[in-house]
Amino acid sequence: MRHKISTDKANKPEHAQSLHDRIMGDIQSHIVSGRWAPGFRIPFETDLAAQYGCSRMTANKVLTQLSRAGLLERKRKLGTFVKAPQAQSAVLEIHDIEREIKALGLDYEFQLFVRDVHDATDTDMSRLSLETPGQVLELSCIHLASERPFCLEERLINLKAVPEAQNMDFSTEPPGGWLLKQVPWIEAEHTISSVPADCDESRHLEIDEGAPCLVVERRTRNDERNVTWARLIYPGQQHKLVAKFTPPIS
Amino acid sequence: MRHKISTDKANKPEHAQSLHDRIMGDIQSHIVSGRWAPGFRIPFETDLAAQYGCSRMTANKVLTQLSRAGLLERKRKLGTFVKAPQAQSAVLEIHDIEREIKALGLDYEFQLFVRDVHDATDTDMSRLSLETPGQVLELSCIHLASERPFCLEERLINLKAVPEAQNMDFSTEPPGGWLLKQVPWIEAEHTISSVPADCDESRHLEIDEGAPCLVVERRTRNDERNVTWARLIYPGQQHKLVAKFTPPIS
DNA sequence: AAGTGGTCTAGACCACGGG
DNA sequence: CCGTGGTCTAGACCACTTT
Repeated sequence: MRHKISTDKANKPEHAQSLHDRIMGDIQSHIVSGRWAPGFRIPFETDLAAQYGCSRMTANKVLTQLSRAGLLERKRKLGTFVKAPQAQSAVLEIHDIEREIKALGLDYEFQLFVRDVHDATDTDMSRLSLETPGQVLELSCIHLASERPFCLEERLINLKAVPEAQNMDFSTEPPGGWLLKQVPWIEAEHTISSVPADCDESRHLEIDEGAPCLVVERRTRNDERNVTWARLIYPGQQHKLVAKFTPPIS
Repeated sequence: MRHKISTDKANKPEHAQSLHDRIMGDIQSHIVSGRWAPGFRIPFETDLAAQYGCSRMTANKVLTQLSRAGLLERKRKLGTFVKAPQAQSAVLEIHDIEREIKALGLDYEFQLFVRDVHDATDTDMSRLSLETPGQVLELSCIHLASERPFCLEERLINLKAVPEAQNMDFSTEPPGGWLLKQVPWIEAEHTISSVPADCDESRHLEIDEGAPCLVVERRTRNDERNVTWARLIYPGQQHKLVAKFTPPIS
């Protein structure tokens, strides 16, 4: 805060990262971890500047970048707010199947087959990329579009990461949407392949056994914690995944 | 460049966009259009500042953001360079099939079946999203990994967008890699589905007719021009698409 | 009217790397 | 060494929106 000429800025030529990066990282961490939920009003530029002992410009650069990146939304006179999660992130978004179906003008319904809490098996641990044992919630359900099968879902939820899930019965609310609300910002890895429907799958999806299905497997991480694993099976020829791809700009 | 207090900066309260955005847009446009090819050394901060009549800070902010976005690479003392295209853009990248196969430790080879220049048919125009007629180059080839079929490719190239393609015979170089070099920065739309192999496909891919295949259809645009359409057919159970997904940060 | 973000400046100092 | 990027500042003025 002092005026200077020949001064104190770079007194730490050590491995310290820049102030910019520190502020940026702190804010991201607050958002990604959920401590600052969507809609939360984060500190004003001036407050951040005071808090970190930097000029307003430095805080402003961070907030500007984060708002261009879509994490924040800024409104004059009101402040800066955590933005809603990756809505339609234009990439290979986390499908909100309910919204997807409704966007097609169809009725949405879903049915839960399996809901079971148990200690993670080896398979569960590998699917969730867990290193230490723990309890998981296993779910199996089907999504229906106007009473026709749309997508079969198998899911594992790491109860260590999302303990609240244990109290949900998911008989009326599908797990995908609920999880998005609980854990807004995430990192995901999708694996897409094409397989023939097995006996169970063909029955549930009302297609022939052996018919091509699109399988999306997804691992989800939040703040370095594995949250959930899902396997979504779509009747192959009825469903297409669309992914857009633009140079990273603003 | 004048010193001021009570001054000329905001003399254009008009709808003019900010200087920052203008510089940013200009640079992006140079890169996306290919006028500044990968590796090109763009003007120094100080030169840009002089050219646009702004302070070095303003130019710096633009270059910093573009380098965080991955479009530019900056090296002290050397300058700022246009970065190589979206290498492994971690999303659903433009697959460079040759590199993909070599990364698996397999030999890469490819065979061209069809090479034909003709006026765009209705199908061609719809695949390329063309509005006006024109000539297209149609290709059909197969990619082999250690002499085993890996992926079947059908492709259309809009000769109005890439006239140089007419002189290429693509008997030794696959079109995908060549196009990436010609048209580095692009916008793409992928559609992924799962279909049963038809007669031709099963023969070329050496799988059973009706076996599930992963089909990736891609439309590619550059600078608002439709460049190419491709349909890649993978034997479904042998191939998986992986897409990562991180919150947009730096 | 007051408070917030939006933009810009003219400098300053440092770190790094090629010559 | 010296030129480049990397970071930061203390202020300035504007535009917008709520009160």
